[in-house]
Amino acid sequence: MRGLLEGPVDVAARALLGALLIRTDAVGARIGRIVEVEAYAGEEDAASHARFGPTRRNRAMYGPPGRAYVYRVYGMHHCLNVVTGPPGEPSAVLVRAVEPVTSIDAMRAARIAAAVAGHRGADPGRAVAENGRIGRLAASSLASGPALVAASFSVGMDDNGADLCAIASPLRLGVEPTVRSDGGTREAECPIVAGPRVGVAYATPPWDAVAWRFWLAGSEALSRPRGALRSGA
DNA sequence: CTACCGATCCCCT
DNA sequence: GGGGATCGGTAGA
Repeated sequence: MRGLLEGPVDVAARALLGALLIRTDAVGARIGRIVEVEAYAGEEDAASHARFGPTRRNRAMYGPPGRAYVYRVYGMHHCLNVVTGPPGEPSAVLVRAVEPVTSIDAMRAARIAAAVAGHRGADPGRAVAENGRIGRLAASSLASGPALVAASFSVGMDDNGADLCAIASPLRLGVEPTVRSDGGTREAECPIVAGPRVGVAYATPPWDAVAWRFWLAGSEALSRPRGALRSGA
């Protein structure tokens, strides 16, 4: 897996589709399948957090490939990236959506915990409300967005810089068998589709429109379109 | 179905 | 002091 992450970031992003995201902690072991990602290149990418050079926040992006780059967004959510490229080159892949595979209940519990923690003040009714709302969600919707992936897998700033390719890591990547029991391949049933990245209107051309968002066609766990464009899915 | 809005806070140019 | 690699609720067509 780490070898696949050393090359160009768009190639690494495609390689991460279908890979497993694995969390092992007290809440419960969880496994999901990555179905949607976005590639962010180096300092030349006007949409990347590295566009102004190294800062405190983006430090992990400059590290070796296979590490996690976690950041907080909008004051309340977290997003998980997989660092790619050689050390010193700040490219990364944002994990935008994951299809739950095992331990759906643990993912729900993590979602509820994140939702409650994200709100100010102790409100007893909040936990009850979130429990009911999230309990009703379809499994395919639990991690269908970058902040939802982080919440479902209990990803926080503690995971920033963690090695996602170490077998002993509590948060890591895995590879799913590509050959099914009937002899077919998963690639054959899930072609990759490319489209523009989401939420990067602040970037200057051509970086605001480059088709570096990749997803597995037909997946039910893809992120929901907000306001604008959606194609091919 | 689409569109807008508020929440919330750390980071930075 | 401005704004964001988001989400969920609400209003209206």
